[in-house]
Amino acid sequence: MAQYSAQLDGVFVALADPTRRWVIRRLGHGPTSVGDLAREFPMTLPSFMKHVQTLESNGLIHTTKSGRVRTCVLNRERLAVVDDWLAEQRRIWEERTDRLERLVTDEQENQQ
Amino acid sequence: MAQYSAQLDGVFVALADPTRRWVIRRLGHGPTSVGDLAREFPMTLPSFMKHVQTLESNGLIHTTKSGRVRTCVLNRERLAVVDDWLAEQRRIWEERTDRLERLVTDEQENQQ
DNA sequence: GGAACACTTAGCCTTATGGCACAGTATTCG
DNA sequence: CGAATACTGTGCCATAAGGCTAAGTGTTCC
Repeated sequence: MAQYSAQLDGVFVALADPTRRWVIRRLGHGPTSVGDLAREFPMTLPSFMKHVQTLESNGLIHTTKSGRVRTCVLNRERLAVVDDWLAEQRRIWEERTDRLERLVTDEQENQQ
Repeated sequence: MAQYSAQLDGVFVALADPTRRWVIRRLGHGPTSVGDLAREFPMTLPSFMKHVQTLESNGLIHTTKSGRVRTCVLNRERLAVVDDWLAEQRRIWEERTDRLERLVTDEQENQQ
């Protein structure tokens, strides 16, 4: 659970920044070099690189360097942890809803 | 888009903290008072209140005060923005996959 | 009324975050 | 070889985040 939570934490922290979400969106269209990505954002390259590093260290993207160009690729699978978390939430809600429904049913039976 | 992004930003920022995610999970089981929630976390009440406020200001929970007790309720609908964002990502990926498939198909046709 | 309770407000502190400029390294091109 | 390119590394800065203590405020209970 602690480990799971740590993974989740990194992914959510990575997604908390609009620049980084935009990079993920952008990479959804296909692999792109750091330079090409950076040109779309109003910030310097070193600043942008920090975001790239955050995304990579949290497993949301993968990068490779060929010559002097570093190319970023989206790691789609990683976003599954968000899906899983949402699914778990829903499971909890539904359990509760079921309990409440049973409660109502039991009360009705008691009234008969 | 800017407005949408701002909403999204708040929700992801709120979810980036493990304490806050835990509160959401906890509230999935039903409404709970601030005090009852706080007792489950290794931090002081004022510190914990900040998290409650963050969650409320970003629309993830709703609170009401009755007497001296403030009760927190989960706002399930709010998490839909995360769902929507994930769905949009998938849409982008699928568009790309479709394009790649067409490309392969066209090449095969050209070879004939 | 007074004590206990459940927050709430205020102010402080430390660390993390996100930005910058500037200098350096490694490739590529003419 | 030398210039341009594409990062990369370093160090600095301002603000925000997340924690604390201490001192309120308003309710409830005896």
